[in-house]
Amino acid sequence: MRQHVLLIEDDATVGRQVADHLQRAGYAVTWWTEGCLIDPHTASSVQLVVLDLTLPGTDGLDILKDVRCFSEVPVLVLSARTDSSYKTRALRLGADDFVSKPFWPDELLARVDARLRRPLLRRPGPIEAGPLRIDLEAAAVHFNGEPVHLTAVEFGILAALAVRPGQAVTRGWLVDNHLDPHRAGGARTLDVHVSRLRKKLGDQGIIETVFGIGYRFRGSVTS
Amino acid sequence: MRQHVLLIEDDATVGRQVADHLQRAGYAVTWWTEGCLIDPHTASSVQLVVLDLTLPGTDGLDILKDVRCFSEVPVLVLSARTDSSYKTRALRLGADDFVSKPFWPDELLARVDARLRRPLLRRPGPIEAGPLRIDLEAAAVHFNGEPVHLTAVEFGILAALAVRPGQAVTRGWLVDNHLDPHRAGGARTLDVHVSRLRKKLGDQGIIETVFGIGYRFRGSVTS
DNA sequence: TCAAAGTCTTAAGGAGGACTTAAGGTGTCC
DNA sequence: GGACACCTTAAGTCCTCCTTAAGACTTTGA
Repeated sequence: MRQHVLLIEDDATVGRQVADHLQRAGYAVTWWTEGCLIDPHTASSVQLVVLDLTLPGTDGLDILKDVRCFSEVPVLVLSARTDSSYKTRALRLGADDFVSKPFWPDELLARVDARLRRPLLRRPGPIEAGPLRIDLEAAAVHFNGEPVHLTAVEFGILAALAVRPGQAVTRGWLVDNHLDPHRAGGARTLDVHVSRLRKKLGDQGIIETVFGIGYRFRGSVTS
Repeated sequence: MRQHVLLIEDDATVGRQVADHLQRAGYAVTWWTEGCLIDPHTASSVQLVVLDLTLPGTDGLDILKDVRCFSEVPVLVLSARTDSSYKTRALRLGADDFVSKPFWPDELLARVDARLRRPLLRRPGPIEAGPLRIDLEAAAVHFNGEPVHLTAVEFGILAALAVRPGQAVTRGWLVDNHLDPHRAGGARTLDVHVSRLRKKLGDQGIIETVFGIGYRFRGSVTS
């Protein structure tokens, strides 16, 4: 039976991205674009809730408080607010995890995976592949011990590839998930980002081209 | 009792390919070349629907939305559109799976199989046969642990043979399903691809010639 | 064994996908 | 408002790989 995640997120872009990511990872996803209280039936039919706290109208904390009256379903909280008072309130009210926006979709996925105890897509901790070390949480990359400065998009693309070592990731998916969705010429833009990424990483064939498909991260990943 | 799949696909080439694949795998296939709403009787008489979203005239999403009013039949959605907004909409409207075009016919088959035969959780894993490992999802092949670089067509042909170990696959079918349909001299082209494939795989008789018929994958497939 | 049909191999051509560089534009920080 | 960083676009070049062609080789059936 496929595990079911309820996503409550009003922002279309973020919601789309998260839903897509979870879906691809094999979860069934129900996406509510408005904040409203979770009924007991829904709560018992999903295995996890991803809840954005900064919803218009309903306060996310109210939803959280309410659902805790009758359900123990794990709730992973998203918030643009980074102040720890808000965070601790959420955790005290029964949230199981807290992710600040902006976040890497893969980081969220890793946390969902961890919470549901599935075989992890990646192990916790930095990813290491040869001279490369990628720390998803810190959004930092080191190459031969030296810190490498990557832009947000570059890091996102690299991370997306690195958490799926040996697997081809399509150009279309990368464009959808890591480039501006409101622009048109995404395919060429992706070329440029990959090109720069390779140059910064010494161009040792770490990112392979899969002709006609996309790219693949090469190198054995040792947690 | 043979399981019945309803295929809604306007593109003749793709439709033929998919229908053929499913039929060979033992499914009864009904193929609609036009998008129109699915009546309750039809919905209840098939075990799965493969629905192309990019139909002329009727919007595939409307068909999906409509059928969900009265039926829980699994719907596997095909689309040439790779933008995830469309995809997410489809999934929210009740699609059970989503495959982007272009796709490997065998991948589609694997997903249909997964949904109808195997009680989930087990995603189609890599095919292993002796020193050879073929990962359909990752579009990757390893030989004696070493990654082997195959082109898209080569990979498609190998996969088509490998998922039918010991079974002769006709040249005509391979040409129809894995070569450019707009070209003429397909038979000779197939020769070339098979030749290259053998060379890359060490030419250990993995791909046998069945004279006058086609080719056969040799080796016991585990997993 | 011989002829005919089928298959294998190598090399070359061309179409389309991918890479690189440079420049434009947008947003952010001070 | 100005400087800066960064994403995107454009354009030209490079390169991969599907296809075709041609000839050698293998199998089949008489």
